[in-house]
Amino acid sequence: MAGGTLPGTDADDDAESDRVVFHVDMDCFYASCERLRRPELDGEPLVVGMGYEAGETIGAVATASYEARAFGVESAMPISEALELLPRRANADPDDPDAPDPGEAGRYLPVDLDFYKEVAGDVKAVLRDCADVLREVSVDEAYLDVTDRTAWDAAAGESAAAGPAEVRTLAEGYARHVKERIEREAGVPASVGVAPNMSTAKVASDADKPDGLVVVPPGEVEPFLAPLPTADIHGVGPVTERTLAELGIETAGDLAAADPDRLADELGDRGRELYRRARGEDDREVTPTGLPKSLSRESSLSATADEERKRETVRALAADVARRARERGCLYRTIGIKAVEPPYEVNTRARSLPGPVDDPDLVESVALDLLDEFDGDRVRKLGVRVSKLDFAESDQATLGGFDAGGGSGDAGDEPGGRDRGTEPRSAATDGDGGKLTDWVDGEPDGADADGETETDRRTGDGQASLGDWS
DNA sequence: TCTGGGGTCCTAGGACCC
DNA sequence: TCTGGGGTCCTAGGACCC
Repeated sequence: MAGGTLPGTDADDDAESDRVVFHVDMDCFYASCERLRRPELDGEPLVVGMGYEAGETIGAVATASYEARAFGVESAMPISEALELLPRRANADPDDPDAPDPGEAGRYLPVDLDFYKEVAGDVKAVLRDCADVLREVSVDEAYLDVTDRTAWDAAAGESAAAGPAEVRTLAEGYARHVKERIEREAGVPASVGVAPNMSTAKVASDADKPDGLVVVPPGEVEPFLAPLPTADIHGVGPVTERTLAELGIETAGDLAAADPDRLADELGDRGRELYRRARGEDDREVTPTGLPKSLSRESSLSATADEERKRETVRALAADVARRARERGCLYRTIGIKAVEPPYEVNTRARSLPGPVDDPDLVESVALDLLDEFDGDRVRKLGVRVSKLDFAESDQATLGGFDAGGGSGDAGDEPGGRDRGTEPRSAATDGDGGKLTDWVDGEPDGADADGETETDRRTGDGQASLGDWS
């Protein structure tokens, strides 16, 4: 049909459109997890944030419950701002008639990713059981191909007299079943979108959050998408939204009616892709989650030009990235850093090695070497990344003859400490073996009923087994 | 909106090879 | 030796996603 410009390959079939794809999107997942273990938080405004340390203003909202959103708290908002918006029990003066009703007081909790992964494991078990193919996109989101488990046919007892839009399909019934199983077996709510392809299912799951179930049968894809703002299309961010607006394109319907060549002129291949998505054309298969392409870690600092502070941070980040790579049994061939200078200039540098390695010392020395370029510059954030990953064989071909500058032979190895020191790499001149204080400090549990400065552990150490959650 | 952390994919220019 | 073009790899940056 419509023999588009794409070499129809062999997928001209209408069978394509008979696929049934679910997009499952957990509702404010981190907050839901916290409520699972603290039922008393039910119904309260709740903010889960990361990177926040008492006294620091660095940090952002990871998830806000819907009650907190009602106060204007949004995801990615700086913690400090969110805390101001949120009435807090601790701050409420009981004698002040204007004080927030204690019943409406908000809570702030730090991210506890390990716990969320446990809950996600329960969700995943249900999904795996319900799908032919499962693709996990993140800890709280997945696509399911369920074509072989259900169909677009009307459910028994449905009469066509109700009009096509009203007829309940088998697919809808199955989606309801999946949704209820998640709630029952994992204890957290999800929204589900049902459509003949991935991009439409994604939009559908977003269309009626929280606790939503939106079904878009094959014939109704375009009319469903048409009235939505372009930003609702997966892949349209702030920049593209603005570009489109300048072209007079405000809705998915506008986008679907635009000239694809014009879009390609403005946006390159992405323009054509977005055009297709706006028309509900998406023949990507749901493929299982693959192995990661890179591993990284970064952390913010209050802008500093202090060399030792910067190097210390990079050393800690490098050690952590290398440890994670080893845990997952992967080699890497490229080592890179990121240095963000105020106000927000992102710089990346990377260096590729002759072959894949697993060599924490090398990660550190290359990272520090790359950092040298920013000598004297103030930075507000630093990151370390390994890429060109190779999971084939954890057998290492540590190449000799690769220099890189600083040795730093000892490094205050911390967890696991299995430093395979085999390499002759020169022991070094590094002077003080630094300790990695960066993410392990955190005071002994300031918690209390108020839950505010609960510096439990953050993404800490022992998380093996996050294996599959990419 | 003065931006946290962990990712993905795409593009463009340069080096290098044939 | 200044002139063609194609292919691949590498690096850096940008946009986007959750």
